[in-house]
Formats: sequence, structure tokens, C-alpha cells
Amino acid sequence: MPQGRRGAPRAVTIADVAREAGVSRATVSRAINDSDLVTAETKRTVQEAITRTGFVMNARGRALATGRAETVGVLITEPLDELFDDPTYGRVLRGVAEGLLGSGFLPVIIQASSESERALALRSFGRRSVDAVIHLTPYRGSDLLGSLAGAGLPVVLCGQLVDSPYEGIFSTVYSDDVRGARLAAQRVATAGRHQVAAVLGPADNPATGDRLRGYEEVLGARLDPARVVHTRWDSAGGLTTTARLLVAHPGIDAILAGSDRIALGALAALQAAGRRVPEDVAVVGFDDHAIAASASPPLTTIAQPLVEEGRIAAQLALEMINGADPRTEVLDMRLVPRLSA
Amino acid sequence: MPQGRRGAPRAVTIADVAREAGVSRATVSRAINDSDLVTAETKRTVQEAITRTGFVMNARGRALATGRAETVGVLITEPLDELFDDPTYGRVLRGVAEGLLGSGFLPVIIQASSESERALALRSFGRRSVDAVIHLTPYRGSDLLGSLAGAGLPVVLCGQLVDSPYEGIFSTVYSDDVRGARLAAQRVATAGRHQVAAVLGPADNPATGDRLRGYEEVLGARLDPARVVHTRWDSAGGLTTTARLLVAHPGIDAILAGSDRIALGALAALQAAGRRVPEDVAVVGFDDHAIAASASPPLTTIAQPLVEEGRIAAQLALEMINGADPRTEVLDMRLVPRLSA
DNA sequence: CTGTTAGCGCCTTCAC
DNA sequence: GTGAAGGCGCTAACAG
Repeated sequence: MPQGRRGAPRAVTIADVAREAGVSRATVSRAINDSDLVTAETKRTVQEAITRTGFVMNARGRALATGRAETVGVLITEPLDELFDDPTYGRVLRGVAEGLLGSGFLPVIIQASSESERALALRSFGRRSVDAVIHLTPYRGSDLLGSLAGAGLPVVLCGQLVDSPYEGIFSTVYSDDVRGARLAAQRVATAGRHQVAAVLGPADNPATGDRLRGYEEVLGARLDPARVVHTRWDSAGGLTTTARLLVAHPGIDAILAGSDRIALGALAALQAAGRRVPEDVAVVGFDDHAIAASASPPLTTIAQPLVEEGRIAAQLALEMINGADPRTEVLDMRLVPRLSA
Repeated sequence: MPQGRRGAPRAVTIADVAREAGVSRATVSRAINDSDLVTAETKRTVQEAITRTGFVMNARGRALATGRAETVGVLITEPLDELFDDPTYGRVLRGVAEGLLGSGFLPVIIQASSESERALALRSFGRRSVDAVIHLTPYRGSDLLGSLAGAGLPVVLCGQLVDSPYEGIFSTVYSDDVRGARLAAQRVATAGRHQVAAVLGPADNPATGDRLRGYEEVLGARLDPARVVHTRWDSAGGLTTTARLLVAHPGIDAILAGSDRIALGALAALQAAGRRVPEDVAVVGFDDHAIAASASPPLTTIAQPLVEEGRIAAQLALEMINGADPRTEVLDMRLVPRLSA
């Protein structure tokens, strides 16, 4: 019964239910919230009145009374259409949804790519439209983080921030890039490779530095700084950069790529140069992107536990909503061995 | 000043501002909402008190008083990884955001791919957490639509529903698949193609039927029913299906594909069969997906005005929130001529 | 133009 | 266990 889609004939409230059930509004409220101050008997009476009247709890009244909207905002600051070939966020989001399930809190995704959208989102946070914010794409530099801190509501960052300038203010969850990079480096080290190269992502990205550090820790002199280069995250960058690298350093026998897409480009460059993978040159990617498994040869790579990251972000958000102090969770990455190394 | 991230020392309310400014709460409220019942002078006084106290409007109180949360839910029932896979939704979302800009309403994306998430979303709609819902992926059959109708709040559907069973209840915006298909068909007809084939998407998808109808209207006998086949939306489906089709009907001189991804598969199949495009066989895609422009040869295709679709959906939602009756807007598709036909 | 007075729908002490 | 009463923060109708 699509009752009154216009004119909204005045919604059913707990007062109506109370009248119908012959009890007070307080009792209805208690029954709804399953308080054990109410007889099972009374609860049933109320329940019947609810179905008879078609009562649905109004979230606004409840939010005002309880002080919580029972929603968690998931903030995405990158344009959605630019993320289309990056399943990362989808996975994290799935984790957030799972982590919130059963808590009574609903995740609402808030996209704020433009400056005006960001301002809108911030205003809405300040106004307490949501009880907490999970920020999927935190970046240093951005003044957004400062504004979020000023908004004075619980915030969880997905991703590591260099120097942790907001430690003690925001909760953080991230996968340890240094340790992930160590796994990649160990793979080529135990395979006896000695002339290792690194084709990293942009130098200003925090993950890049961490990954390089992990490589260096394990490989030492096997990773000559001359063979460490930076490029864009995509495969075109990996292709041209690797091609140049092979000319300058023909003896390279392993390539640690900053991302799977870069690795894909590297594979193409190696093939063009007539090198066999992994016989002549081993290649290790990063991310376990969908393209890694279907590359030829299938790409050995490092997987981040994205879904778990989201799940833990949700958990941290709920904790802070309940008054806990912010804290940081670091997750482990995992080597996914395939054929390329 | 990251003031009190815990313990929330009691937020500043209009009462505090009123006291500070030496006016009544009502006046503060009016000043905030820029009512012209307030002197510019008084407004300034209030404004100063606001900055001095650091007041931020509480959305919950306002929502309860006004009866609107000033948010529009954007419902996505497909798994988000597909959202990020398919730029379609991203574009529509961008349009929604644009259409809502300046209205004071904030779009919140609600993902409901699993059954439990759907139930959660519906409950939240019933409770009036949002003022309207824009449903990006409506499908007949789904009982979700019935539940939405029962939730009794304004709903806008993005996409055509066969037989419009909810006409007069939901607003709808869609691009006319029939007319789009006619454009594709005319392209190959004027090019003098006589043995046209159609490699469509799944038969149970409403768009599929419409597109076929458009093709038939224009091509008549040139599109022999024997050369009309169905497959999945992706390129693998296009590849195998087209390959089979070419064996059964070697004389085919044009292929109308149900999507650009299907078209991409068709291109591969044609190349494998040694046919040149467009000399031997013309190919027209559908959607103007990003891959269309970079295909070889670049794909002639049909573009849906996705951003505008979103913008109009937002507009329809706002209209209905303000009491207007639901209505339907049909947008025009556009031929994007490239080299494949 | 501004202040006073009621609510919006729910939850929560405080009595009984 | 249940009811009565007050309040969450804001807006709106009614006086002045």
C-alpha cells in the first residue's frame, strides 16, 4: 500500500502506538529497544500495536534524543570515475560494511572530489550528520585533515600518513608497506638475483618511500641506487621507464615494481627487449590487482588485506564513537607467489 | 583547535549564541537562515556571536524541526567493485552531485548488494534518514521496488522499467534505448550494409529488448532474426559469440553490438577471422565506454548522456521532496562517429 | 522586526 | 514493571 506519497498524512508515532496498546509512550520506547524493564507480555502487546498501526521509528527523533545518528560516513576524496580501474576502494568498502553489520550503524559513502563538495561534506560532519568518519584516501598536505580534526568527531584514516602528525587525534589502519616490500625483496634474494632494480611509483607518495626502504633493508648492495627509478602508477609509465632502465643497466636480473600496473608495463618492456621472465629477469609486482593473475607470466606480487582493513576501520570507528581513544592498527601484507619471480 | 575529541564538553547551541548576542533563540535561527525578517544590523551581531562561540548548527535538531534531513540517498544495488569497474555509475553520480549542488541537500551513497544490506537500507529509508532516494540500478522483478514504494518517500529511478509498473509512484529518468539503437542502425544502413547482425546483451535485460526494437525498426529485412544473438555484457562474450556467428553467417557486413565491451570482443573475433573493419564489416558499439575511443579501430558508438541523467534525477528528487508529483524524463542518445562504422 | 511559546519524535531520569 | 514529565536543538506560529 503506497500510502500517501504526497501530503504525508502525518506519520505514526510512538504516541499512536501507546494509545493503541493502552500503555505509555515510555513503555513503547522501552519495548522497541528491548529493555528488560518490560514484561515479555507487554512487549508482545506493544509489538501487536506496532504492526496494527504500521509504526516505523523516525530516525530524526531518535537521533536528537540519543545524540547519535547511527551512521558512519565513508569519505572518498578522489573522483569516482577515475577510480574505475582500481578495485581497491570497493574492497575496503566491503570490509567497512561487514564491520558495521550488526552494530546498527549504517555506512554512508560521501564523495568529495571537488573543493565545493569537500566543503559541503565538512559542513555536514561539523553538524553531526554522521557519528564518525572513515577517510579512505587520506593525504598529507591536504588541509582537509586539519578541518576534519577541527570537526571534532571520531575519524579513522585508511592508510599511513608519514610522520603521523595526527597521532592521538585520528585512528589509523594500514598495511605495512615496509614489511610488504621486504617480502618482495626476499623473494628475489633467495632466488639468487644480484642485480636488482626498483621501478617505483611517484616519489611524493608515502607508500613509495616505505617500499623502497623495505627493498633496501633486505637487498643492501644488490639494489644499486642507480637502478632505482620513479614513474607513474600505470603500465605506460612502467613500460617506458623499464625500457630506459634496461638500456642503461643491461645486467639487471630482477625488477621490483611499485604496482602491478607498473609491473605489467615492465613485462612488456622485457618482452620487447627479448628477455625471458622469470628465467632472465624476475619481476615482482605490488597490490595483487586483478590484472596480476592474468598477466603472462602470472605476476608474483604482494597483497594487502583490503577487506580486513575496512573491517578494522569500522571497528575503530565504533570504538571511538563509544568514547575510546584513537589508536593505530597495522596489518600484514602477504606474498602471492606466481610465475614471474 | 581540535577541541575535546572525547567527553564532548556539551556542544554550543543557538541558546548560547542567543545569550552571547543578547537576542532570542528565534532571532538567531532566523539570522542563520538568512530570513529577511531580520535587520542586517542584527544579523551581524548574531554572526559575531556565532564566530565568538564557535557555534555549528546541529543537523539532528534541525532535521527534527523541519521534517527533512537535507540528504538524498543514492542507492546502488550492485557490488561496489562493479561500480568502480564501470564508469557508468561514476558519471551518473557526478551528475547527481552537480544537480544537488546549491540545493542544500547532500547526496549520500548507499550500497546494498547483499540481502542484509538491502534490508538495512530499506529500514533506514522507512525511518526517514534521507528525504528521497535515487535508485541507480532498478530492476523489474526485484521486490526491492515494491518495498521502496511502501517506504512512502520520494523515489527516482535511473533507467527504464518495462511496462512502467510504478508510473505515478516513482519518478524516472532514462535515455531512450530505442532511439539510440535507431541511430546505430541508421549508421550502417546509410553505409549500404545489407547483412546486418546484432550481438546483444542478456535477453532478460530491459535495455536489450529496446535496442533490438530500434535496430529492427530501421533495418527491417536487412537484420535477419537468425543473425540476432545474445551474450554477456563483457568482451569475452562478444568474442566467442561473434566467432560462432561468423561461421554460421559468413556474409555478415555489419555488427551492432549491445555494449562497447561486446563490440571489443567482436573486433577481436573479426580480426581473428581475417575481416577488416570497417571495410569488410562495420561495427557499432553502445555506451561510449572509455575503451571505445582507444579501440583499434576506434569504435563508433552510441553515447548516453549519463551526467545529465544524474543531474535530472537530482532535480526530480528535489521536486518530489517539495511535493511535486512523480514524472518521467526521457533523454536523447547521441551517435559518436569514429572509424569502425 | 523581535520575543514568547509550542512543538518535531524519541529517550530517560524520577517517582510510583 | 510502568507512567509522568522534561529535554535533545532547532523552527514556526503567534503576539507584540
